[in-house]
Amino acid sequence: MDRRQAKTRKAVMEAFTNLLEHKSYGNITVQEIIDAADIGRSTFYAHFETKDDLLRVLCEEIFSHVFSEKPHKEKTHDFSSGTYGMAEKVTHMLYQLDDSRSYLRGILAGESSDIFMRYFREHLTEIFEDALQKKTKKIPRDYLLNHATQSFAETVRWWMAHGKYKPEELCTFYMEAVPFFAD
Amino acid sequence: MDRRQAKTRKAVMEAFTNLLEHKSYGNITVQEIIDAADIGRSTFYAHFETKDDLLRVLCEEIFSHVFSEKPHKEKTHDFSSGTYGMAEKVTHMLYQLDDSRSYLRGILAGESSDIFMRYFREHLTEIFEDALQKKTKKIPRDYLLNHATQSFAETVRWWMAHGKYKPEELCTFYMEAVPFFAD
DNA sequence: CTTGTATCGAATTATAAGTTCGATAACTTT
DNA sequence: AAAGTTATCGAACTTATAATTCGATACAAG
Repeated sequence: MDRRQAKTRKAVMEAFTNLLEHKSYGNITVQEIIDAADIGRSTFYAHFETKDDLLRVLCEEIFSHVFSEKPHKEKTHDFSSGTYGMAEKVTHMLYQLDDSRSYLRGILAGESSDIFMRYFREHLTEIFEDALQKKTKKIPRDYLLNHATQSFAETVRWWMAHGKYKPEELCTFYMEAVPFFAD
Repeated sequence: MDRRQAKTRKAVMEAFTNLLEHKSYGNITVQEIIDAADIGRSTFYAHFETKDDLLRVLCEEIFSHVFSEKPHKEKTHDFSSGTYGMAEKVTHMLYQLDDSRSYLRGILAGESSDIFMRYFREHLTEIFEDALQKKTKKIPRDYLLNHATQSFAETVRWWMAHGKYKPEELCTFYMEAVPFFAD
């Protein structure tokens, strides 16, 4: 890839995530991103179709870490054993999300958290489909899957807005609140 | 109240809810509301500070029904006994929400459902605070309250978007999924 | 060196929100 | 019924921001 393109792209992403640390997505204008990245207006639009497109790209970047299989260096867990239960998977995702904490707060604050949450849940649905109990007594599987993914996404939002807990703690909260996973 | 004001207000609310049956809140312009209500532009702004203010007013109207104490005429339950458990309260709310189904779909579809959901959860929090179990083993009460309200709001959103279930059925799903209420 | 591609940025277009104000019509009070 | 008050109308205006255009310039790669 052209060095210039890479440079521009990096500048935009850095400017964007920096801005997200101080204000919410909806209150950031394209002009601010352009100024912070120190690039020309048309250059921005040569890289990203719209402002929402930029957010989508950032989300995908975050997700590529969050849903990556390669183990993150957790302090208290050893995941090199090979078989992951749901608790381990959840903890892994939470560790990855913690790394993006500084700008996730800005994405999840206020109105436009919906954009992130929608993408997030799309990805989560794939993962959670297999993990849910096969037999659900009185509840449609459809409803339960929606409930489990939505609750996890909301757990993350709550975590980002509130005092700091460790990923392992959050995992416990979530697994207690949504006890519908197969062993 | 001045007949003219009442007329205008009614026209706006009807135009707005009608539009919400066909498209989502974010895609409705003030101009469309004005045209549909057949009123002057400045008249709209004499009644509502902003477009979001109009949505807020509509939400408050819906909530005043949903959270009303007066029993709705449910088909299968007799609520005249006096003591309501959580299941009864939940079913009652679901019946009231069902009445607003036609335009709730438009409010809850797409991006800006957040505005409704935020108001909704504020009201729900008050109600759910008392109903939750006093002792929660491993989970902060704060997290659990957030989980319970969010899950209820999300249950309603899911309901509005999916095939029709009866309020009693939805209540069962919710109580199964979030079993943290005191008896 | 030459050719293609990226960048710059000022000017422009598009869209929608919200404001202003004078004229007119509908209510209210005396 | 006349006088006074308030609501409505609506066109024109302001403001805000997103997104497009395009010619000039700078950089990269064969």
